[in-house]
Parts: sequence; structure tokens; C-alpha cells
Amino acid sequence: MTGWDLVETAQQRIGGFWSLTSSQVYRELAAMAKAGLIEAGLRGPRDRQPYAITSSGREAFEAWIEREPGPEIIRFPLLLAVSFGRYIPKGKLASIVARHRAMHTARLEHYVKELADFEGMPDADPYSVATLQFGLQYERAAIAWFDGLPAIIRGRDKLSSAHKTKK
Amino acid sequence: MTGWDLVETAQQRIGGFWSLTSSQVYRELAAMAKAGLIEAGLRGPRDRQPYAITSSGREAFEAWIEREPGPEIIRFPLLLAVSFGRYIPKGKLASIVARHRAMHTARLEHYVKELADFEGMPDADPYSVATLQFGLQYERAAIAWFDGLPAIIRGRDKLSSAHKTKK
DNA sequence: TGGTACATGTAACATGTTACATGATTAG
DNA sequence: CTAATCATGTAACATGTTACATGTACCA
Repeated sequence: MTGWDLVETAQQRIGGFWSLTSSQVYRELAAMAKAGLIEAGLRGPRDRQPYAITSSGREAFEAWIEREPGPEIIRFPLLLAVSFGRYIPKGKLASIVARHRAMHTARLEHYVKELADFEGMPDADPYSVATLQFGLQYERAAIAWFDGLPAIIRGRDKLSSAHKTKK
Repeated sequence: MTGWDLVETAQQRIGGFWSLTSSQVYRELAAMAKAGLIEAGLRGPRDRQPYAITSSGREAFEAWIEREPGPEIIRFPLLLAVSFGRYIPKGKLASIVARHRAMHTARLEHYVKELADFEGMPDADPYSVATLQFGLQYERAAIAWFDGLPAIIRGRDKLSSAHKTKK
């Protein structure tokens, strides 16, 4: 595959939980070719530069996949904003939250559609289904949180919902 | 506060969705002092170097908090491993998953405890409660996903659970 | 008096982002 | 013909990690 293909494929397959930029891919491809993990093929139309994995690259992949996966890293700017919510005008925060909620519902719908596609073919890779399923449940949790937000921020009726918190 | 204090506070308050290292903080502190956003105070015991925000720093904070928060970035090595699940021996994957599930239940319990603490004091910052609540729901979703995983990976009974998928 | 937690920092490196430059091919 | 998409890459910079060096104060 070429760098371009790899970016497209990665965005498609793991984009939901692993972002990357093309710059990164091209740089890494050059480094991997230099290290002998991949080999450059002949340039195609539009100067496409295909690469093929070498046996040493295959070994490196096997060593990599053997490793214990590390803890997840989350960078959630919206949560950062919410945690500094005291310093943001109420209306502004509400509109920010609304925009982000919309993005999450869009993603949820996207996952639902993809899962429905998988439903059609019974021999699809179940591991892809599993990661999609994670995305689905993540987005559902996020949306549920969005919906609970206003109540938490004002009042906060949680357990003590009996006594009226009027403003 | 000193760099050390900032790291401790940040880990406490936003550690769940924003990791940082002390190296980063000390470097940034030096840069901010140079830019006039903070001022170094007198060194205390143990060579503690306290900093105080300047008015120009306060302005910078206000400008920062005004910005639209970007999309979240998730780096989830376990999901990456799962998406390459084909290449991992079944037993190995299962043990990896078990370890990660345990970490998530531990975090969930931690959030539950913290939320219970907040329950005690009715004048606590609701925004902190909101971010905690996100963590709680995130962990619950993750655990639910873990529990559904085996069924997805083998068989995949989802909607078509009627016809028996014996291995 | 000895270990642990506190405290600061540097250096080297790895990873990720943004802006830019360049051009080919295809669809309308 | 022209705009959009495909395609490659570089450079500069920002951010994040790891390993290390150095020492202080507290408490058992």
C-alpha cells in the first residue's frame, strides 16, 4: 500500500480510537524503509509510492502484537472546559455542550449504520465488530452524560431529588 | 503553587481525562515565567519554587477558556490489540482483556467513592461532579463492553441469536 | 540513622500538528 | 477548462515520555 492508502484505511478502521495525520505516516514510512521493515516498490500513476512488508517487518509486527497494551490515553478538551465551568458564562457553555452533543450523536449513528452492514455478512471479522461495538457504547454513554449535564450543573438533584431546588 | 503542587492537583482533578508528567509542568512553568504569565516567588523549604499568576496570565487564561474546545483524542492500545485480534492467540487475548477489565472496575469503584464524598457536601463545585460523572459512565460502558466481548468474538449472536452457533 | 516521600530540574528522544509546496488525474 | 480529489512530501514547531542527576525534610 501507499502512504495515502494507509491513512485512508487507518481512518476507516481505527480512526475512532486512534487518530493519525498523513505527515506522520510518510515520515514513519521513510523510517521503516530505512530500517528494512518495508520495501518501496515502483512508483505508479500520480507518483504513488507503494510499499511492501519484508520478512523482518513481519517479525517486528509479531513482536509488537505480543506486547501488553498500555492504558488508554484520553484528551477530552470539552471535559477540561466543563471542569473550569465556573469561569464560562452559562449560555456559552450550554451552546458548546450542544455542539459537542450533536457530534456524538452523529458518530453514534455512523456506528449503528456500520454495525448494520456487518450484520449482513456472517463471515466478517468479529474483531472489527468488537471495536465498533465499543464505539457504539462509548457514544451512548457520552450522550447519556450530555443529557444528564444540566441537572448536575444547576441543582444537582441526584439522590436528594425530593427537596425542590428552584434555581 | 509550585510545580509539584500543580502536578498533584491536576492528577487529582483532571487526571482521569488529561494526563501529564512533571517534566512537562516544569518546562511549561519556565516558559510561562519567561513570557510573563506567572512570577516566581521566594524559594521555600526543600527548594520549593512557588509561582503566582500575573494579570497578563489571567488575561491569557480568559482568552484560553473562551476558545471552542476541540474534539477528544483517544489512544486506546487495547482496542488496537483487539482490532488485530486475529493475530493474537485466543488465551493470550483473554488474559489481556481480563487484566484491563480489572483496571476499569478499580477506576469505577474509585469514582463511585469520590462521588459519594461529594454527596456529603452540598456546596461542592458541580462542575467537578459533572466530570466525575462522565468518568463513572465511561467506566460503566467500558465494563459492559468487556462483558459482551466473548460473545462478539466467538459466534456473535447479536440479533440472530436463534440459530445455534456451536463454535 | 536510614528509608520514604518530597521537590526540582535537564537532556534526549518520540510523537503529533500545522502550514506549506508541488503537481497529477478525474469529473463535471 | 477548471475545480475537486488524489498524492507526496518537508519544515518548523508543539507536546509528551523516559531516564537520569541532585538533593531536602520527615518520621520511625
